[in-house]
Amino acid sequence: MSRQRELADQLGVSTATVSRALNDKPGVSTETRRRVVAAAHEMEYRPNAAARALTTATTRTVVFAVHRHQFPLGIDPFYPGIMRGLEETLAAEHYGVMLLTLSDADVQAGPASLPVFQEGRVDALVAAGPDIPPQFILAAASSSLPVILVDNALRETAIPTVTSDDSGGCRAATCHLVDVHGHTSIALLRGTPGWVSSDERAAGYCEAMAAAGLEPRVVSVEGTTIETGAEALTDVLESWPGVTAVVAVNDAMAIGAIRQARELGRRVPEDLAVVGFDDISWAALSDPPLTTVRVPIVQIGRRAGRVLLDHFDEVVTVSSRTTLATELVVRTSCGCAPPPLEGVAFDGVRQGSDQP
Amino acid sequence: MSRQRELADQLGVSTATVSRALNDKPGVSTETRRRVVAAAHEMEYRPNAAARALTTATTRTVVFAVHRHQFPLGIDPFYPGIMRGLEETLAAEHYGVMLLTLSDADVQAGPASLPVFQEGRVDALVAAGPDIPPQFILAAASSSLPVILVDNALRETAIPTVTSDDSGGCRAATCHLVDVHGHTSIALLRGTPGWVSSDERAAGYCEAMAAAGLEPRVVSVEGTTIETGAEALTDVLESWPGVTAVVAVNDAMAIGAIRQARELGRRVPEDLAVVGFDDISWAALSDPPLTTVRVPIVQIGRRAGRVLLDHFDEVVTVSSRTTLATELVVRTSCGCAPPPLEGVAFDGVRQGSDQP
DNA sequence: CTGTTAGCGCCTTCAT
DNA sequence: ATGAAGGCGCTAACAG
Repeated sequence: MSRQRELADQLGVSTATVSRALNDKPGVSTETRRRVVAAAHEMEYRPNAAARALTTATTRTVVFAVHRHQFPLGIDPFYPGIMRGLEETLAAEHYGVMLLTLSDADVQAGPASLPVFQEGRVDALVAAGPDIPPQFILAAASSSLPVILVDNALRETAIPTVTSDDSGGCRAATCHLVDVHGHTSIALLRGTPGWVSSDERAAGYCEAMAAAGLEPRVVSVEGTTIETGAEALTDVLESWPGVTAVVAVNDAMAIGAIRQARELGRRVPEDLAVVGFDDISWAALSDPPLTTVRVPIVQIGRRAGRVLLDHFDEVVTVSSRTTLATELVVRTSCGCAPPPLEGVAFDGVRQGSDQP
Repeated sequence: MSRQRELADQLGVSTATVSRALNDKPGVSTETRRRVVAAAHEMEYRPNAAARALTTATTRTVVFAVHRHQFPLGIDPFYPGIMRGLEETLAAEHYGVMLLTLSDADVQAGPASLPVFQEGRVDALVAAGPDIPPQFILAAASSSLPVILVDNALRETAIPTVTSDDSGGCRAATCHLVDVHGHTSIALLRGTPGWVSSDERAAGYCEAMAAAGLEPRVVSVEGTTIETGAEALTDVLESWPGVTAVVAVNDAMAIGAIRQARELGRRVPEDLAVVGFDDISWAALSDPPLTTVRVPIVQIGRRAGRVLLDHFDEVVTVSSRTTLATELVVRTSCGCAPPPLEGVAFDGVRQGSDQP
């Protein structure tokens, strides 16, 4: 690993010139710059990260923070997927991504209590998920650390945000039930209120219902799991026996609802149409294959990376809120007919195929 | 953020003394040390990571590398789980974990081509998964970068390794089929040969069969997905109609096998017993609930973290190969009766429960 | 036991 | 357009 000094000696110039040339700073003749760049390439010169960080107070490292309860667990690697997208785009510019899983105690204590911030190891914070409290985020933001939110948002702040079109997706799903299948008695199974994506999805459902001149019926439960999906479905059926379709705010709840519906003697989709949200790997594999709304997981991460890169490039941005399109994936749980051939594509299996 | 200089001035000592006191180096009186530590705590002093890295040529950062195709995708967050365990234990000692997803091109070009290594940003490499080629690993190891392997191993090297007891787990699964259910015609559905965990699992199966005086029958297919599981099952049934039980090297294949068995008119477990491996989230939810072998995912990461920490503490180790215990999780796809009450515990759902 | 000195490798004024 | 010099914050060698 050659040093800047060696490069300079080799070329008979000063290290200052080398530095300027390599960092695209003014004050170097075109010819000199060319020679330096060529020699750097030739000698495989790479700037030492620590030295650069010390002088520039810039680490070229970003931290991806997520609540520990959310990170790798469960039915689908949602946050890992975002992290991968982030890493992909950042790595291309020689930025690194560190993982930070937050315990409840960490979240309470705030960012100032975490070594990674205290020691100045990162240039920015990507906070993922709705369960990192505003207090934590605001504390980080006000400490002059660039912050960007993914799968979360904070009203009344200028914190950049990348989310997916939750309301649009849920609107599309609801409309599909109304327009294609003619349902008029459609309930929403929602989980924990207050989580941005959950709220948005609920809003989309309500909009679609209103547009169709139908009365919305929302059942809230605590949590968005298979169990709570089953629980919510039981509630709906009890309070509204005439219901013919349900929209769940995520696939886990949808799957729970389907199981419970059958348990209670309803066929899906014949007696009850069900649609989910997220398009987790199992959606295609469930019985019946789940109609759901696909969230562009990896793309959320990529976009967050781009926003950060722009920020580091000092592209001045007044505000930045990105909403990525979701897509209705029609399978059969809504009542649509299965595709003619080949059946389900078993994609997204571990050690299996790639993702776009 | 106060600096070492301020601390020293405050106490009327030199920065050298502060450094020594805070780093537990000899040459400081107990009393002075106490005062320094107290003042550091008081003034919330935190050493600057870049400065320390520059002087010590040590970053307190570890990189977790995994093939991009493997990272977040698919049915179960296996590698993200390992990464989380790693982060947990490393973060406790103020070490950071960076994610590095390797493209095919990266893997070809080798570690020397990656900025993260060239720029000296990390102290060690955790290489995860069997699809990082030996060439890559050996190149990294021979460049004086500490390397540790998880879910992989290299024969004939002294590279530290953390794996799970794949052979033992598969032996236990096979024995269960023999001893509890009395099967004598048991086939193994295996995927890509050459992958360590796959090979080990196959070995465990063969051992168990040999011990029972039965003849092993192994069907290999390319890949370990639901589709290849189905494919493998078709092969088995064709070549060996008398088969009464199959062991799959992972849960995805097991699930594919179950689907295919039904497709071909066999009931599971009545006509064909099936057991899987990994205990992914969906194992408990599949129909019938899958008997499988649980791999301690997060613990693998934690253990890898411990090994690294020991290494950084200069605990001299001649060799280090850790095998974590696996556990047979008996559900019903093997022919065992379902538990009396409550049915399946729907654990491990996204946004759901935690993991031990 | 403690202080002084000298870098680690790079970027950045300030001269030239 | 280029070079010399200084310093980022910390640790390590050498004196006292």
